Amino acid sequence: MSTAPTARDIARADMTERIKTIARAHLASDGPDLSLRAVARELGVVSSAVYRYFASRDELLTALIIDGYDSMGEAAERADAAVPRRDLMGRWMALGRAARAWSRDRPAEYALLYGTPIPGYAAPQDTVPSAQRVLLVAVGVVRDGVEKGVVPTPADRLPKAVRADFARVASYPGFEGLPPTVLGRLMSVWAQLFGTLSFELFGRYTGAVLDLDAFFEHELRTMARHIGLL
Amino acid sequence: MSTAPTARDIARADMTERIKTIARAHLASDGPDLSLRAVARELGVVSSAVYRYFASRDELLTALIIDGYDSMGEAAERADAAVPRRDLMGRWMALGRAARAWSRDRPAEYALLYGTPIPGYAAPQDTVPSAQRVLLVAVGVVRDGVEKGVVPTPADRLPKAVRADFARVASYPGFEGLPPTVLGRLMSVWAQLFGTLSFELFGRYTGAVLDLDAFFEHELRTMARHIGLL
DNA sequence: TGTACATCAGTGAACGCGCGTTCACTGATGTAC
DNA sequence: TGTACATCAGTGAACGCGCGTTCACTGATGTAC
Repeated sequence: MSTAPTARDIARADMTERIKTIARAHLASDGPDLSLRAVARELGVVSSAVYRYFASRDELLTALIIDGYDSMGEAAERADAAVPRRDLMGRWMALGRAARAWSRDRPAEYALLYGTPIPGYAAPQDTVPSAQRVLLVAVGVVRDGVEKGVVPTPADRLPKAVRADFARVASYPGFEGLPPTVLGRLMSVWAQLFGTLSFELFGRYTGAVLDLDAFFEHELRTMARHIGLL
Repeated sequence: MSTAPTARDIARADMTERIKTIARAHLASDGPDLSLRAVARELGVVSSAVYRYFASRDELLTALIIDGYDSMGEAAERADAAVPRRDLMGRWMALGRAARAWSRDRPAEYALLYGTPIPGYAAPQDTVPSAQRVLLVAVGVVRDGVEKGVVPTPADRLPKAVRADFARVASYPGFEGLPPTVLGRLMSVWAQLFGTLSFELFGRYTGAVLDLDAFFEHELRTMARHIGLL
């Protein structure tokens, strides 16, 4: 079964990539209402040809979404891996900066992942693992901190229902061993991180924050302090 | 000039409202790509008739956006006003809850205001005052706290550029007198608030947080603690 | 190694829709004398 | 109070576009014997 790829296989993989690349460019210029016909036009191919590669517009969107999550996740993973394991604060800052850099480089893809959901489109289950990758990098940093005794387990008073939710999440693969209060703080900070990114990318800081780089660094430190990394 | 409104004036105001109401319903069911023709159809009127009331689709969108900001702002103002002035924590919680309730009642409008910007549409300057209303409610609470000596001015170390930005914002009308470090904390918390709302409304907590009400209350308290209201 | 058949990529036409905006028009409402 | 004229709401047709998806087809590539 695993024979060498034929010329057709190679051409197919190549074409699939080209479709996605052009589609990404169209997301950037025309917004989230991706047009298959426009993609085909730019590919120099008749619109029905695209159906050899994606069964529908939604399937193409799903591929773009999964790619997007994986790409951001990988960027964060690489940033984290480049810092010595024990430098937890350095790892947190690196992953935050990576997430921001990735998003600023591809605002349209960021919007696809973290902005308004596309009406009538429901992301299938297979996007979930990719979507979790960035978060799992942060979980890794925090968990290392807890294990090494650097990150304290705060005595936050959690309402029963909230504690139960946190405890359940802390039993999911990749989250094991995170104390509920620590996980809770990470979740707060996570909303803050993407809230800040959305505010920046969607233009909510225009006129208020001029030095966005410095501001984001400051926000990242604030978040680190809240999780106990600083 | 300010004579009694004629029958025509009344009909015009009524029709304008009806257009906006139907448009809001369409935002909810079909997403942010509002169709003038669909609105006209539902109004039982030929599509060109809408142009008597709005010069273009963008102008209608702008009206919806301004209305949305005003509506959310007013909800927050009223919630705040219903709590005794000196109960700062109560006021904060009330405004947070009001923002969430408003958003959950009209997720499509929330997305219009805080989600992915519409491609090709640039919000004109006259949306700004309305957009600021919710935030100004929070600023009011925090400033009262500072004036009464209840909210401490933290000694956060701010990078020069960041401090300069905060100081400038603190000179804008409505923000006067907020110490830069306090404003900075409010801005952090603000991103967290809308990050949380977006996560909830855009479905990012599904499978993780079951009791969203309890979770949000907990988040609001976390934020209050960070601003020094608790 | 050569041939016959199956697989697959891409074509081109069509189906059945949708859209925003303009324009000349009719008929009703409002205003000035 | 009554009439003449101006304003405005809504019509209907048209312009010039766009879209996703299906289907029968040609011609090239791959596979089994």
